[in-house]
Amino acid sequence: MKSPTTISKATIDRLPLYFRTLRLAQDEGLDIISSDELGRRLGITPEQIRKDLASFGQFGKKGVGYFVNELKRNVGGILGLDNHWNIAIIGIGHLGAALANFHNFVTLGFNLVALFDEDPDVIGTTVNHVKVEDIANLEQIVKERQIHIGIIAVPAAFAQGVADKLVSAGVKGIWNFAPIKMEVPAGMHIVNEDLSVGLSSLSYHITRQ
Amino acid sequence: MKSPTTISKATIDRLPLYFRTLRLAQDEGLDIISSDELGRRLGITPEQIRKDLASFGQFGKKGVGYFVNELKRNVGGILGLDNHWNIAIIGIGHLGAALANFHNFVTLGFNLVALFDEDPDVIGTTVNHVKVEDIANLEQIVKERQIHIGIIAVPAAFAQGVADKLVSAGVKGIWNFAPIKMEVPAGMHIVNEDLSVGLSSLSYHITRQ
DNA sequence: TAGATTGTTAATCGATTAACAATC
DNA sequence: TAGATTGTTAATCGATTAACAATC
Repeated sequence: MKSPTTISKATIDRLPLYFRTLRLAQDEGLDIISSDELGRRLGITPEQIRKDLASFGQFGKKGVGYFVNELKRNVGGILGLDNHWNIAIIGIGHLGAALANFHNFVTLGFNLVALFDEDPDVIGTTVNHVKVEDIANLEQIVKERQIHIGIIAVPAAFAQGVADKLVSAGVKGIWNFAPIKMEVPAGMHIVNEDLSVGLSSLSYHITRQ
Repeated sequence: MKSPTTISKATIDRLPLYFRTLRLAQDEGLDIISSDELGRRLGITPEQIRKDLASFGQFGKKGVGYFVNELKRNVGGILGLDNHWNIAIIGIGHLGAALANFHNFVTLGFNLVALFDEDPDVIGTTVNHVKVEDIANLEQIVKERQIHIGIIAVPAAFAQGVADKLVSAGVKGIWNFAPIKMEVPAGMHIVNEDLSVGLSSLSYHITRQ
């Protein structure tokens, strides 16, 4: 595998789509897939796909295509999915509970190992076979269970406080659903998932057609 | 307001962030804000912000900054939020129910006017004061209540079928949470919100630091 | 007037597309 | 061998950054 010098963010964001499509192709029993077919299934040009993949190495066979199993394993490896990161969700409201029930996490190789809330009525309940624990014990439990990724699903006003705790407990990354810009130390990885962006941009487009 | 010739997708996706920050500034009672301060709050360069805004018109005062109320109203208008689009959610599982409870929709000016599911146990229940109706009546109700945007929160296998019905019933846009590439007629606006992309790209980054 | 800050043009940087040689 | 398809280089396109004139 080529050492990734500088890969575009756009490329990285397409890799999960390739992974998803390869998994489906695998389920269909497909052995070989071309960049053309992959592109057709995703609405992405085949050139783009070949370029994206080529930045990490040579995974295909000229004149033939890509072996589905092999490419899926490789793309999964590039994304680091075989690390089977331990994840925790903080804030078990409607969204947090929905996230806890995503079986996509399992498919992608993540382990949901803890849920946290501050509401006494919620603490002690079980969501998707995982017990909700007191957020007061967040730092201790994150360390004990070696949680790598914290998923923030608390109201915006509490998000920074939760992020601070996660950082000091030593997580490697944060997936943030609170609509707020978080301050974290340089080097901490954070992905923001502000749902209002998608809906608003849809509004923009339908407004002017 | 300048007629938007060709605005970058990146610009459009930043507008909701500006809107959100302006709303917060308004709540703080701030009258005027500079591109510098706006940028500081969002982690975006002031030049970028000025460029983005300038593609739609001249909203600021040189030497002064932007009037918070006025700019917020303008950005909201650009995003088409004052159209108060009618929205419906299809698939009231964990995610659909969480979306139905988002009060951000209200803040952004959207009206949640219908919820649909196919499960008889779910039909007839109420989520956030809205009744869940039989998906069999989707097309009729979408027409009757003039629903502009359909939010798809059903399993991937059913998503295309739902999209087809939404299109034939005349929605203007689709916000899709199913991890699948949808086929829709040219001109139909569709925004995909595949949550596994964000988490996987986080995995990519923490894998190589 | 002096200081601050926008709006806009030019320069740079990055990402996509096109073309095609390599090769299965 | 002929046809198909990758991997890579070059060309184009688009987005960001830098610089600065305009002006409040």
